Amino acid sequence: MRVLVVEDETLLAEQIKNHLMAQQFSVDLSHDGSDGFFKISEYPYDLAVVDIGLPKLDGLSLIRKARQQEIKTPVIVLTARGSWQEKVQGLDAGADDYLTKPFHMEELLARCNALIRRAAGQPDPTLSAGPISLNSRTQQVWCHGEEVTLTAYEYKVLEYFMHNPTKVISKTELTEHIYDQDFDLDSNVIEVFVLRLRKKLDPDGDLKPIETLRGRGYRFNLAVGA
Amino acid sequence: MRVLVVEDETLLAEQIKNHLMAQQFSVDLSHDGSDGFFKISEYPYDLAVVDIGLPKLDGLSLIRKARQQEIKTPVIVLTARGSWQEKVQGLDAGADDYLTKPFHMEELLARCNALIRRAAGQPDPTLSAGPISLNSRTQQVWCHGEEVTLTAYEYKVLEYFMHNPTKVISKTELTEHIYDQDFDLDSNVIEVFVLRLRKKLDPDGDLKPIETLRGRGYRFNLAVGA
DNA sequence: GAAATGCCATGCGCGTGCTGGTCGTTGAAG
DNA sequence: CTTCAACGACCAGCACGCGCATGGCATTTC
Repeated sequence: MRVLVVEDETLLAEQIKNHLMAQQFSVDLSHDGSDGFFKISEYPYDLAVVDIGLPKLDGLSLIRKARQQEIKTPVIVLTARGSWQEKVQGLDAGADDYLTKPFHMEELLARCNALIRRAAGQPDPTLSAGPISLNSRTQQVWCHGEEVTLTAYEYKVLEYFMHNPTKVISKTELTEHIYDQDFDLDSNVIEVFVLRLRKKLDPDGDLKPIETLRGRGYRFNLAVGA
Repeated sequence: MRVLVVEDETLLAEQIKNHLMAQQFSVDLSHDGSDGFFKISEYPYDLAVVDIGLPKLDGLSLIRKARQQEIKTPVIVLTARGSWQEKVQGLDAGADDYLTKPFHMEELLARCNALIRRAAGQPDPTLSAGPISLNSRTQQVWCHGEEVTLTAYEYKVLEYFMHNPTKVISKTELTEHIYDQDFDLDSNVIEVFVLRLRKKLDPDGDLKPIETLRGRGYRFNLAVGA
């Protein structure tokens, strides 16, 4: 799956790129509208993420021009918060979905996946790993057949772990994934959530699904299947 | 399933066509009203999507003429944003549903499927979940056998819940499906409607059909059957 | 004009996420 | 092998924000 990201704020662009790549997408970046338009007409991307406020050629015009050329790549536009005109204009221009800034990375990933799924079939939303299973549609989690109630953040952390089994995940990576752009890096929140997760999922302490790697991060060690 | 799309903006028409075809529909396009009328009287389509603003013969007249000739093909009309009267006129003329532009493709697909399902001979389109049952044709709702009168928006919310049982539904998602396009994201309307629904459906508070998931949204937890 | 409906503003209570702290463990240096 | 520093586990209290609840206003409907 190949994704084009057209965003002039390089910091945000890099962040988006990293997260999409973590989900096994190949990502191309473009920092202004005319370059973005060139790229989107050049290659049949599976998806494009386009900011509205862009130098040289604004996002709306980019999309309009692309649609005029019968480029059917699904597009998500990023709009400023509160101005609903932008969303409407975006959809009018031919975008498939929108997201208002600032957004949670998670939200962007969810919408990307939704759009890509729309083109293909629908996968089974339940993951299981050992005695733990997770349904991303209902956001329910079971352990040994019993439902475990997690809070919003606990759930996010677990979902990220189960989507990246056996991978070493730094606390920074988790933080960036879970929070929107402005977050505090020197805090032990992640440790607390991991602690609570371990307690809820493995109260006896004999399963040890989440391993600690000192100075590096965590690793979810159970084999995950559909 | 064969669908006729009557839309003069070729870009939009192509987009609709692509999405419908992705859902295994056969799609015919028509770019003006008189051609559309010719086609709809010629072949027994399972569904027609008709723009109101059309050259040669406008959408309303198209539908009226078709209905006069006892053509019963279900019709969804596409109206311009904000022009309030158009919806009413459309339904008056004999359309079965409407959608204001611009819209999410998903929404159009959902409504197409709903209309086709309805026409496909569900003589009694009622959903039931526990003691709650809902008739989507008459828009009546019963609880414990007694009819409950809901307002328009209360009904929409309940219907969406019952069409997506056990799924976590964020307030944003609800808002997007319930309002046409012009909505305010920072408002507590959804909370108010959910509150009223709960009061009407479950005054004693022992059923708890709608669960709150803090920071995530709501979940309708009753098993829904036909 | 009265009743109903949708929407907004406000206050309140509680759960959740975050903080600061101590204790335990690990690994590297002497 | 011992010592020590650094990192993470764990705890518990706090406070902020979310969602609930209510009353009131505006607009629509009969």
